[in-house]
Amino acid sequence: MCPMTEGTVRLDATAKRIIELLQEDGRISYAAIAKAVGLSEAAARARVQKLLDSDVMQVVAVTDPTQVGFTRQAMIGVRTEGDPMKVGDRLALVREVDYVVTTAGSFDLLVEVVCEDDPHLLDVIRQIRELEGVVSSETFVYLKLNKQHYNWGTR
Amino acid sequence: MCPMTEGTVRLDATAKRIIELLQEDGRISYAAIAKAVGLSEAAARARVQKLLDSDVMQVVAVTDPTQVGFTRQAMIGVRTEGDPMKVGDRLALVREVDYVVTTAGSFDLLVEVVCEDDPHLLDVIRQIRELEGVVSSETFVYLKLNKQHYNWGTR
DNA sequence: CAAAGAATCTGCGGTAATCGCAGAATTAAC
DNA sequence: GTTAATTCTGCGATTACCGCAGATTCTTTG
Repeated sequence: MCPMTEGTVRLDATAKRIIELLQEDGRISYAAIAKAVGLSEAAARARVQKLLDSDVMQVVAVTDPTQVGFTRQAMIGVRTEGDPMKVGDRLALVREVDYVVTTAGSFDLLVEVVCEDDPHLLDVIRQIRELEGVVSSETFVYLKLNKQHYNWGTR
Repeated sequence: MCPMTEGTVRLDATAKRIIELLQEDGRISYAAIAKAVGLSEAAARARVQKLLDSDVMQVVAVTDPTQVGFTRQAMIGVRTEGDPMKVGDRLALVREVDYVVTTAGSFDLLVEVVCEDDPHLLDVIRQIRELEGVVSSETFVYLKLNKQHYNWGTR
């Protein structure tokens, strides 16, 4: 439900290099990883598995939702009363919500939603505003996705 | 530089199912995909390759940046004058920027940045505000990542 | 410091997946 | 209806994956 939030794991240089390789190509073979980092194939495989098991990293397909039938995306800024984390965790349970962060600033939470069309988005917004602890919200409908990348390890 | 923005490709049910499988596990074997969608291994492999080549989908490792040495993340709302797309495309060139969307609402652009620390973030904000066409900006520093997922194909 | 314990690594054999290609089948274009 | 283009199947040859046994390194503890 909510991956990668618990205690920070210690990552050595090899682990970071492995992550970088998989950020460039999530389907690279274990053998290629092993050669690149100077380990045996079995060791490389074990390290990848450990990174996955500990939720430090996940390897997934990422798409532009508009190309897969979800034509309405939006970011919703939410102001809360009480504990923002609590509201955030509840928002995380909403199916259409794919991204929730607690922030400092004029919003307490930023929530990204993926919807099929405008009525669907409207319904999700209603759903969010009815949540206990939500004071107000502001919606930013996506017009164009200009950039999306995941390889900040490799710069 | 800027993937998945051009003309929408036609996706049939099989392509969608393949995407769903890879959203759950980016390292699933071609053989397993083939069995799941009822194609030969070679055909499944060709279709995955096509989806990757056409930038409909990318398979990548995704991490919580805070665990990999980038402790300061933020969303920056940007107001522009002139063509927001133009500014958005220029923002996409900034190294620390991993996500840019053009939006409707009180911001014209939403920009996510990944930084190593506060001074680094400060520098990136300065950099953004100096860009031609940027009128003002508002920064939302991330305190906690509550949810992050990529499998809206599978609901 | 020494010894026990835990974690991590290497090497390897059996199995399974990947790759590339030739030809068949299907779909699209005219 | 014919041509062209795309997509699929089948199948060797190659390569990668998996699990494990034993060696090595790192950590803990008396």
